[in-house]
Amino acid sequence: MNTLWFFEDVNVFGLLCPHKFKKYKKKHQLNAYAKRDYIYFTEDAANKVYLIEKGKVKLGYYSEAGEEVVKAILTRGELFGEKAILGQEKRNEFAQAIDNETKICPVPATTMQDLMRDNHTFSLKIYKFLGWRFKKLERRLELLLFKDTTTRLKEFLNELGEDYGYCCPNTGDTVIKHPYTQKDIASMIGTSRPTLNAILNELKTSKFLDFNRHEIRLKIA
Amino acid sequence: MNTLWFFEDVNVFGLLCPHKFKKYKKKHQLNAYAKRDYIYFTEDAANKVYLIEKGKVKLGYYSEAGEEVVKAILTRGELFGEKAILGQEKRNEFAQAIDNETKICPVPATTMQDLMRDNHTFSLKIYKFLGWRFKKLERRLELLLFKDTTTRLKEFLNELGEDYGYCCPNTGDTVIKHPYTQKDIASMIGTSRPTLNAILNELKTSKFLDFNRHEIRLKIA
DNA sequence: ATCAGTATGTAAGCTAGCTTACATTTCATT
DNA sequence: AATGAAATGTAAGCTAGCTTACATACTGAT
Repeated sequence: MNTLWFFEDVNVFGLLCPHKFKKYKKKHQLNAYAKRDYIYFTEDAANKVYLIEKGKVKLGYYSEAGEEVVKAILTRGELFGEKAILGQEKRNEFAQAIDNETKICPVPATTMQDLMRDNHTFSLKIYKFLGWRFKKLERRLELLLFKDTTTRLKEFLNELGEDYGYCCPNTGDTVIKHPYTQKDIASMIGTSRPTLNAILNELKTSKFLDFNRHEIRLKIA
Repeated sequence: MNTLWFFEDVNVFGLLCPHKFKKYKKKHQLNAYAKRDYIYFTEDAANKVYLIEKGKVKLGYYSEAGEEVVKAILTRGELFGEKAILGQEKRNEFAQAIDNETKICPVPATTMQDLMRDNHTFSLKIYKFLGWRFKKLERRLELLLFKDTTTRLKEFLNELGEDYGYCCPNTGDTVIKHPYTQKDIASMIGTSRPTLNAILNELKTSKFLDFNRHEIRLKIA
């Protein structure tokens, strides 16, 4: 099952389809970005949410030490910048296109709030979506508090498998074609790049998985 | 400044004052709890939010290893269980009274949602409140990722000072009378109890702070 | 006042994972 | 095809903070 497009039978993208919301239709637009373009940057005013129509978007920030910290990489159908709905004033992260021809649909936070007021069902679904993001964050904190790096990596890969994975018809392995570098993954699970690499190679040796630059293959147990 | 009662000029408690909301008035009630009573427990249905009218409430959960993990201890005027608004179905934490005569005002999540729909200003304030909780969680994650235990403790104490602290008129120190044990604090900043104790005593020796069971005194620089 | 339970103080020994440094491989661009 | 930049592979050495264990000090309840 692919959770990118659906969140508990909620297709957020479809929900915002301009055909369903006349009020919103007028303002509907699509912005195109090239690789490395920023959609927004830390400290920018946070007054829009964004839907990814095409391409991939990296969300992250820079630590005090100046290193890039990746929070997530999102793709088609996913929504980001949602904290603008919750009254965030300034972004505390950047959003950067990492594919050429990334197309993004911006929706003003006030529009979202209007839509939510006018449509009870819609508001409940957005609430659920926000709750889901909250839960993910809590889960991440918990993993960081109690689990060692290997466990966190496995957990991350399982989640990744749910989003990007498909079952290889020949072997039954879960094949994950993903947009992350090892540096990205290390940053997301809270470890150093060399440690991540070592663990990946240990897991390869122990036949838990196989990997190359572009895909990770979780072997069947 | 005391941020317990006010959140960016929002007195959440006052906002929900039954005099302002006729619809809500009918359902208004107060439940009393004794020390150690649970207001809710992990896996309970999440359909209410709660306002603390009197006393203190500990929020936490049990790790797989069975140890209690404290998320926060809240007092008068503070709201908890807010994830029910966001469509959470089951609690992933417990809420326990830690004072005798703790009084809690429960508000059904659906009532909150109704109030939010009917009153734009109110909804924006609740959004802001949720955004603030979100930000706190992100901040905690960031500290855990990048800062050592001493730094996390200092950060925690500064926040605590904003909530519970007052300035000692004689010395200018910030005096914090707080409800936490060292075990609680250790759990909140993600360290072990012995480590926390050692650091506290180091900070005492280095004249950064002074403490006893009931209060912590942050010395002026 | 006593006692049991809880909180705090302290130390020894161990290790996961960090940092640093460098080699090798792959990729994108000209 | 060349080349510079980025990603990946690997190893050595170090240390913050964990675990475990035990002593001491409070505190609330009877």
